[in-house]
Amino acid sequence: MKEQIIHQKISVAVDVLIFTIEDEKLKIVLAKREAPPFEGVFALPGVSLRESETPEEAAERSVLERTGIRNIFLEQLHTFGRVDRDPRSRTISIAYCAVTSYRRLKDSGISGSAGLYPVSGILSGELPLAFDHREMTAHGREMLREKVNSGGIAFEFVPEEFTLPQLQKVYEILLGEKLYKANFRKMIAPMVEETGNMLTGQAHRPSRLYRKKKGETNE
Amino acid sequence: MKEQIIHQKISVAVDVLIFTIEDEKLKIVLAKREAPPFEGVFALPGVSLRESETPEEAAERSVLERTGIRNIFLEQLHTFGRVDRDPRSRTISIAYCAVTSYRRLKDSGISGSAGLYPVSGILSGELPLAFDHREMTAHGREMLREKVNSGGIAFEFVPEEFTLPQLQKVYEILLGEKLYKANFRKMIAPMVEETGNMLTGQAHRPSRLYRKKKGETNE
DNA sequence: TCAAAAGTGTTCCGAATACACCCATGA
DNA sequence: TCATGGGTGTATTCGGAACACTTTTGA
Repeated sequence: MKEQIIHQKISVAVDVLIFTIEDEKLKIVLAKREAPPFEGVFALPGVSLRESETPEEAAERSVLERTGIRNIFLEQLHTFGRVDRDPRSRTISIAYCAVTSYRRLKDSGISGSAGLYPVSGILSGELPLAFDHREMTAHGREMLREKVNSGGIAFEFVPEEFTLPQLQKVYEILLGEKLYKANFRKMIAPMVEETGNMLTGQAHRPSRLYRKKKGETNE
Repeated sequence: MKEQIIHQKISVAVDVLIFTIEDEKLKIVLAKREAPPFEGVFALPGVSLRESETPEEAAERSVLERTGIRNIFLEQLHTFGRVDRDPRSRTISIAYCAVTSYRRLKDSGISGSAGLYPVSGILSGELPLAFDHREMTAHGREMLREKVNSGGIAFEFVPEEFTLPQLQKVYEILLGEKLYKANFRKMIAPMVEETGNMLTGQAHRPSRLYRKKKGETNE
């Protein structure tokens, strides 16, 4: 009852939104395109899906190429398939969200042409992107917001050891609102444990360092 | 810096989980495969993505073919891309969730070979499915559970006009737990409005009929 | 000694939980 | 008239919102 498996002329791409927080702003990794279409326009890191790899592996490869980072937090976002999204040929793109701490991104070193750009500028249209990458960014932004509370995605933005004020900042940036210190701490308490270390060198009382308590899902 | 756009030998399929509730059980539409691979095994309704259509349009087409239903509630679930998921050739599948009331499904008439089967039997392994369709079903089931509370997916399971006890049953089936009548009604009240009609003919007090109040997102 | 930010205890309020009861129908 | 499930008011509990306060450092 089904059509024959005639070979489709559809290409499959994998694009990755690599989120991080720098300078108290949510940013993503972009690279300027060096060839048409959209030559000179910023675009998300992406690769063409190989026959021998899964979409997730392709996403890892894309992250590795651009940032040198392995074992990054990665989650499938959505598959985008507008017919005219790529002017060259019919191409669908499986988009992934990745998250890393700014420290790790800086240590690995972003490869040459790539850089970090604020998400707000992309969504406002101030910084135009190639293809439907702005739409992808909007979806990714939304996914982060949803996952802050359920599932501790916030931990992916901070290093192994972090202070509670740092973590609270992450929540505030992702949610877009100021939180009450005392309440935030009560909420986060069951998910973290002290490392015993302190973060000194600030012009005020030092803060304790924590790590993510593993084993339990939240709540 | 990027590889040429050599043509990939990757096929793109679109599979749909058509959920409904019959006989107080969550069920989905399956059809027995009539050709290898997995000949004689049940599988989700699916189509091959055409060059000229979006994945969503393909999903709509798939639903229409199998059930005759148009304008069904449809949401992209996940893209599955295990390298060996299809023994014939490298194929990725964009999976969609659809939901409809049993009444509508019955009225449209499921086409010949297709039928309704309980999700529980699939997840338990009692009813084996072709390809990775069991994994898809598990994902879809999870998505429903998540969307019951945020975003009123429950309304998609009932007809235009429904009683609150009916709607409560949907919640209970999706969540897998019994709810308190009075509390459920308080929770649901801002989302519904009375139609003025009553459902009679039951061996007890008739229940009022409601419709989904539109305009507002939940909460 | 003072500014600045870390860190904590306590009150307040509203929403979810739980319970108790009344109502309308068919048989 | 009674069993059955529809429908509603009220007490209780729990968690988040909000506030007030103490602590510890560098300058």
